[in-house]
Amino acid sequence: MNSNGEGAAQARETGTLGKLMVLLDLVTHAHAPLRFTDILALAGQPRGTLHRQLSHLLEEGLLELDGDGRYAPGLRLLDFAARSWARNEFRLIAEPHLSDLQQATGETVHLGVLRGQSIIYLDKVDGRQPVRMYSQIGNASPCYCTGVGKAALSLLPAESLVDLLAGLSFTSFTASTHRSAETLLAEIREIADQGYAFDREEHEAGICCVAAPVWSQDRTFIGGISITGPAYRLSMELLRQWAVPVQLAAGRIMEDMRIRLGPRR
Amino acid sequence: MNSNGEGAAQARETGTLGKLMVLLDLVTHAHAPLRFTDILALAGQPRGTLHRQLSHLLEEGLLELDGDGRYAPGLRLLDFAARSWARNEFRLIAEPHLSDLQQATGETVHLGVLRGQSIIYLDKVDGRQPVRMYSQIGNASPCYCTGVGKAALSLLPAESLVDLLAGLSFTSFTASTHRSAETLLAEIREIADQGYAFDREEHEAGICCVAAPVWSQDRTFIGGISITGPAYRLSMELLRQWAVPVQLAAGRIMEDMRIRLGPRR
DNA sequence: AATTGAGTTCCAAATAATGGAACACTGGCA
DNA sequence: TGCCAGTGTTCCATTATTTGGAACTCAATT
Repeated sequence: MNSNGEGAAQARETGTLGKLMVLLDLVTHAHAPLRFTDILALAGQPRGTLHRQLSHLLEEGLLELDGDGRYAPGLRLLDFAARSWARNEFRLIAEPHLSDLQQATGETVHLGVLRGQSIIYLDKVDGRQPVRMYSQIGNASPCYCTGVGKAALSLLPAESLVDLLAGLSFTSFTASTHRSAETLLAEIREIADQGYAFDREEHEAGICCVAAPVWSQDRTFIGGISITGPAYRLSMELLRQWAVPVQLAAGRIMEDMRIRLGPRR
Repeated sequence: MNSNGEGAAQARETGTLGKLMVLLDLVTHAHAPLRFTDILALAGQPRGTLHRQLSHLLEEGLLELDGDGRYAPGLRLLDFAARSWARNEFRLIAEPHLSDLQQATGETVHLGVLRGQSIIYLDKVDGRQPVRMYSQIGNASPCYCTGVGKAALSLLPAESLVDLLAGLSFTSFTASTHRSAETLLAEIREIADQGYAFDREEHEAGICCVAAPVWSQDRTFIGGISITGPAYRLSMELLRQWAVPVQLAAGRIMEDMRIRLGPRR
């Protein structure tokens, strides 16, 4: 669902809303605030139309105009997100288990869910240093080069998996990033067997992790948890050792969800 | 020039988008996921219309359907917010100064900006305990009962202030919450003179703070920073002492903005 | 089998969005 | 100064989307 590789068929059936969301995507994905003309070029729409659309987004607080008349993401988005996050049941249930895992290992622990082709990080419990909050939470990362992503993919039924893989476009973030659906699929099969996944510096050089899949009974959530850290500290041997506690924590989260959400949703 | 500024109710001129945002507001403000019928009652719209609107929001990922067919805030909101937050210039500039202030006092430090009648918290640097992230960030609080809020109001030109106060409705969160525009206005005048504001358990019992106003040259941002903590630990005497460091930190933030954003935006 | 409640689909009428063009504002630059 | 190019804003007939009432499905209850 991210702006990643959806080149061709992007015909969303959401009418006016869809067009506005494309604009929101443009502005929030930009590396700096955009001027009207920049957006005009990117969006490829008539000036008058674009102007009114942007006005509406401004008036709703979804976008803001900075001092130089450039368009930046609006703070209302923060407000929405804060509430969306605070009440998220999956996150609330997982939280204590993430903390336990962090205590046991001393490293950073993540919780993420699969949304479209991306992993969205729902929570993070950081090791030592005074957390730079939001640093990861809410971020969307590709599913094919993150531990949580590959763990999540291993939960998908064969058909959905093939469909999803077919739509992927592989960006080579590091030397070890997967470059094709074939190698990825092979690894995902392995992950499905063993019940845990590694990220061997596939998304970011020097960062690796071990992850385990987590899902809700009704499959509303398909995601995972991971222990992440610098490669120099986290040897493959150590990661392999941690596969067990990560899987145990994942199991406890799912058990808690069964209790809290009722057995037969 | 749209001179219809006296909107008694919320007659937003944002067409289709405005109607959809009302729905998003309903769902994100609810304490639990809402069923279709709940929203139907709250929104007061024809069934067919509401159904299509919700479908569009679902398809865009702004809302999600939980296992029981109830509507919950969508995770796409998190994705938008994460980017909006990460690139926010005001926050980036203020960040080191917030940390400094936290180091100097050992208490929690907040950064907030005024948006409409609310303060939206942009950042937080917490004292000791491993931060519960997002806990405050993104939250919208009333301007009339928070230190940052009152500090921000003290920056407004008289006319805007009167307009804003006229539109406020006062909720008594604690015994010391302002109950009328008159007493509030008196305090704001005082704050404007002295350059700092207190919150004496006005929003939450047992929590108080001292805050100083911060603004950007072009007045795009009007906000403040605060030192917050439990009343038993933060005596009025201590808060008064901290008024100076808070004002100094605020000054440094504004100086950095001048440097970074250029002198005459 | 009949009833109720919840959610979904349909389509003519009402409404809002579209897009081309004209209009303003600004800051060079000859 | 006057001209020009680049930017952003406004207008309005045309076009497409949204609206809303009603009919329909589905499942659980009586």
